[in-house]
Amino acid sequence: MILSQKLENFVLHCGEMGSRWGFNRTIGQMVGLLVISEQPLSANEIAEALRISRGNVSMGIKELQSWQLVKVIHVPGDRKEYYSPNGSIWDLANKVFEERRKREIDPTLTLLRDSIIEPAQSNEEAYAQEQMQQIHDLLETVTKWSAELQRLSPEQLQTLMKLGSSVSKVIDLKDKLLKK
Amino acid sequence: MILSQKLENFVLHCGEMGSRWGFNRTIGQMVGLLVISEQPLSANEIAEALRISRGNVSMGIKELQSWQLVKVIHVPGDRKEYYSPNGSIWDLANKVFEERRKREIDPTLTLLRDSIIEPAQSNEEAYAQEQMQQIHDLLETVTKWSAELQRLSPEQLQTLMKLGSSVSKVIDLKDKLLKK
DNA sequence: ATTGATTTTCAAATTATATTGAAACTTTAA
DNA sequence: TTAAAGTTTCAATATAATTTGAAAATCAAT
Repeated sequence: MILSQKLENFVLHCGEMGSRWGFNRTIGQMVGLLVISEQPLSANEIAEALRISRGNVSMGIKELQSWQLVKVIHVPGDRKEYYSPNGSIWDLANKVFEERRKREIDPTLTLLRDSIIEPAQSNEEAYAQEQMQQIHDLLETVTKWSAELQRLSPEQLQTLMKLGSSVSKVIDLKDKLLKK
Repeated sequence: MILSQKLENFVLHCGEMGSRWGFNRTIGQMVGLLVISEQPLSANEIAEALRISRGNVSMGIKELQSWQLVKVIHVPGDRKEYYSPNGSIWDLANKVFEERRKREIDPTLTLLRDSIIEPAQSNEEAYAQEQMQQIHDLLETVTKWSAELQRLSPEQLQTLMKLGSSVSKVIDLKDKLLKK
């Protein structure tokens, strides 16, 4: 398993980006590699292609499974396990978002709610609570909104995004219609 | 400068989250601290509140300035510099998004375009390029869309987000109107 | 220009994170 | 049941990121 220059570049880039998306370099590379491989890959093939240890691959796969980003494939008559991305590019992106929401946004919302609910002990705290309320509202709006978007069919989503700046026109339109 | 338990909790939490948002723990804490402080803080106050070295604060401030997240305030008759968040919570969130787009999405789009444009050298590469095209399209759609949203007035944005589930109704509406 | 207050820099030390590889474990075919 | 093929685990190691603090640089008032 040896990658052409072009493919290697892509995989390395995924490594760099991987850390931004919530996992480490190696795991980013693994996702990149799996995504551009038409055939499912065995752990050994992954280790060879990325020049990392077998144990590292095993841990990476485990992590990716916890994110639901890979699926295991069994080939009849072959004892090895093969791995593939779990869904389309869109599915994968969605899963990453969803998982990050669970790991990052939700705990933050909980902390903010807990902090805001109990009365301020000082002017300092009162101001802090106002700010926390702002953050809370922002996070909640964004969360709800993204949940709504996920509920739309891909076609509806396409339509909506293609509306682009004319979204504002539609909003105005809606206002007028509702007033009647 | 000593924080109450509640405020300290919040600041520590910002530290945990900080790394998810593109900077390190200390810098996350600094943002948290500045956001809940009504008054601008001096570097020494920050160092004391977070129990970190003066040098660390200096580097953190520099980093936050490169993200445009803090502004410097000069108090007449005082030689120290004081720091405050650069805008509302909403402004800050926007700046983080914008900056991450520049640092992460844009370079990825460039790499993908470069890879896709030159002809595939093998079947392997052909498949990889199809996948890269998918990623490219997704990133581009999301980027354009978020640029559109940023162009809307805060009120329009509010309206749009509050539409919630009725977004799909608006889309349907638009379809019908266009057909006429 | 000098001084003292303040900020910045950066090499060294510390801390945190990722990786290896050998041993333990699991699985399956004979 | 055994043994070979495969996978996982985790202590030790290697690598990377963060933090400190003392020295250098900057700044502003005299």
